[in-house]
Amino acid sequence: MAGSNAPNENKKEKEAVIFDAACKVIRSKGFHQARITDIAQAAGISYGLVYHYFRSKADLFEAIQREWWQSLLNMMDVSDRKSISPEEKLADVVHYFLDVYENRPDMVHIFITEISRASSNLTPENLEWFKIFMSRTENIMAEAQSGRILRSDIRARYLTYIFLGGLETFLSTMVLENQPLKGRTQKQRIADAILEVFLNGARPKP
Amino acid sequence: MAGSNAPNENKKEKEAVIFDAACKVIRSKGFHQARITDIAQAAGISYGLVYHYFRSKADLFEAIQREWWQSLLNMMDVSDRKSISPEEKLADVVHYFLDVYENRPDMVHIFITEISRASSNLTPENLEWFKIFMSRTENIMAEAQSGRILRSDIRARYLTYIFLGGLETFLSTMVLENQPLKGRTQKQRIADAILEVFLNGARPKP
Amino acid sequence: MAGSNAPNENKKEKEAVIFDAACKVIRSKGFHQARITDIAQAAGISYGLVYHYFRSKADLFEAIQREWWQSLLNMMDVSDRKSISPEEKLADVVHYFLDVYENRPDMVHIFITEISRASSNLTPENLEWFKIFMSRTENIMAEAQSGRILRSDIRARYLTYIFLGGLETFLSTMVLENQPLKGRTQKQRIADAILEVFLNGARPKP
Amino acid sequence: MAGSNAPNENKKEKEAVIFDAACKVIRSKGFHQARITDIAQAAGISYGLVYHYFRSKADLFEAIQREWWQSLLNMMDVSDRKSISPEEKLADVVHYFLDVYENRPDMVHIFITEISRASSNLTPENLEWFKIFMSRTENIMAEAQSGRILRSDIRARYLTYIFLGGLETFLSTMVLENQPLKGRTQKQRIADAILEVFLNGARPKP
DNA sequence: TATGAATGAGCTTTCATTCAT
DNA sequence: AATGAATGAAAGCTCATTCAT
Repeated sequence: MAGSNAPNENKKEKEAVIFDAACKVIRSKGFHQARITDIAQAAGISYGLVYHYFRSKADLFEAIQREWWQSLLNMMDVSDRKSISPEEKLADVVHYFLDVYENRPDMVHIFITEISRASSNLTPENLEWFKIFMSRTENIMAEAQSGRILRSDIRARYLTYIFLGGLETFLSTMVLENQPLKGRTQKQRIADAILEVFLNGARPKP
Repeated sequence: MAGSNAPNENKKEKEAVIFDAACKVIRSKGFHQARITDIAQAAGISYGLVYHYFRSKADLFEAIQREWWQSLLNMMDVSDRKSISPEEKLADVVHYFLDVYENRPDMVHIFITEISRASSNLTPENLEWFKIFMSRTENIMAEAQSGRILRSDIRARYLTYIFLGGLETFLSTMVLENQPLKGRTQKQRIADAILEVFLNGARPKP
Repeated sequence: MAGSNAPNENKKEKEAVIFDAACKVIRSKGFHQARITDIAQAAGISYGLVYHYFRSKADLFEAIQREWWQSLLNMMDVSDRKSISPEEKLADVVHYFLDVYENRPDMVHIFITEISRASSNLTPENLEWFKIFMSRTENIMAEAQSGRILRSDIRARYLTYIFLGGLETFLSTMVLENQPLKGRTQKQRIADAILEVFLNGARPKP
Repeated sequence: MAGSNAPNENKKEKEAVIFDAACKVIRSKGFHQARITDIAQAAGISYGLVYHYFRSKADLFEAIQREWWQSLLNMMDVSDRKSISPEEKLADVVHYFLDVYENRPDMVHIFITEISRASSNLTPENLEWFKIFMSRTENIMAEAQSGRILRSDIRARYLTYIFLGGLETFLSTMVLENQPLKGRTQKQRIADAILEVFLNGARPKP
């Protein structure tokens, strides 16, 4: 066994260092304002070295986006495979976002400010991920409508907007005000508020 | 008769032309990527002239933000003075956003992508406006809680997030997918969906 | 008689207003930093009007230089025609500069900072005036050497430099420190110091 | 052996190349007219590189001024430490200027046209250097007055003006007419003329 | 005469990217 | 792997000058 210093492993590690530094800088300055110099400085390396690991600044940003979407959709795959109820699937989504916010707040910040909104960053690839995520959430809504858990006189797509909107605005405000998530209890309370209001609000009329 | 060509009026008109051109360009490229050249071209003037009407690019962007916030808060003033119920006040907010989206979609787009989210654009002045808007919406929520229209076991601030979040995500998606608002009916349906789910979802338990 | 408002007189007056305003602005910012807008503002007119009276910014500056040199050389003509002694001619030069400094300090300032030194302003025409002035002063020196008033073992040209240098540095310091000339007595004292040191220092050995 | 190509040395060398190129360009066009492009071209590098070594155009100009004043005041320190007579100290000043003119005529040119006169370039720092230089020269004059070498009925400050004025006008004319200093003899002759006329002219009456 | 809107060349500065070492 | 010197395209802003009114 080559040990933890195998060349390939080193490479991955350094790549991760640059990746994290990039997230940190992009979070505070926005993608277009983040300079390679800033990222290199944050990573503690020379700026020339960034180009050994990433083809270009755009490439680095694409890697961040890809990482975000793959991780999110992977969670939805797992959630699907557990073949749980629609309510639990929605709860999984909410908890996933809150967990990532707790562990990698930069990623959520970038998603909120640079990926989910800024249309100037909308590469065709990114838009594709976006649509997939929306349509998978819409599927959960449709499933819930079939099971009479959610009212059917509002389009599944509209319900999707309302649900993700509440979640996003919560995150957005925490992100903009730099609020840390204080422990399990607060996370649970927020998750409950979002889920309860939505499920309650969209419950079919008896 | 002074006619419609009084010099001052001309000046205001040209300023508006540049303002609108700037909105259009900022909408499609984002603020930092919008070049003065683009704006001038969109306005059909030479770029030097932009500086006749606006001190700098930042000044132009500030003017757009100021216009947005003043118009929004003005609507809330009017809504307040009508001394209507909290539900009607929330309906006013929803309809205001949908109306602006119908008439000046660029403004809503910029609000969604550049003002409400991008923290790198957060001037202290802008943050101030933001807080005022949030706190005025929170007041409506508190008022509704007092009147037993909304449940009181969720903080007024959380209710604010959930409400504005749904609205924003609707707009955001329409904005990102360039969906036009097709007439009064669709606008009403969307408004109803947002309001009903929210009011229903946050109604006090009997 | 048309009175003081004859059109031509008006034109001359306005021209003089612009001229003086230009001197004031050029004095404080230097020629290249002086903007037409500044000059127009100082003159209390619109900037477009400057171009009715002067072909261009360079033209305006040339007018100022011409005015300076013509006035100076005119004084030397008068001094020559009085057929006075070389000492008196040198005294005339010193007093002329001090008088102009008292009445039109801007002109002296511009001469010191923009005309006599800055080689980047040296138009061929300006250089011509300069040489004429130098050579006429040199003539006075030569005349004084012939009359055994000044020593002959130092070239007349060198004496010219030393003489004008002392005068210029006096003016330069007053100009840079914005010292006003306080009355006849101070003017006389300065003139005496310059003249005495020079004449004494350059007196032939007995 | 590290050799002459140690990285730090290279850096200093390149910085010096840019510095000299800047002097050359500023000399011929004046500071405000000197473009970064000109300087880069004169230095044989791309203009982007200028910003690698100097923060800005103003920074580059400040470096030139600092170099000038530090070198000049350093000479005066050395001259003081030799504890020589006031006459010799004045001679040191004159020879210093003539030496620099011989070896680095650009520096003298810039001093004459851009530093010593142009009030639009007068940064507070520059003004401070200026005052120090003036007051140290004045000290020499006062010392000479105490020792009965110079007359005391003219203020030491006035004597300073007259002395530096002669020197400056010499240099100024050589500079403006691009006269090269032709060897030791001419330098000595000029120095003698300046010193002799001044010391003679300002000698106390017997 | 008088105004100031309009133009665009020209300049400084930034920064992604390349490449020699 | 790693550095940072070097390049130059690109963008913001200024301001002399023109011209319609």
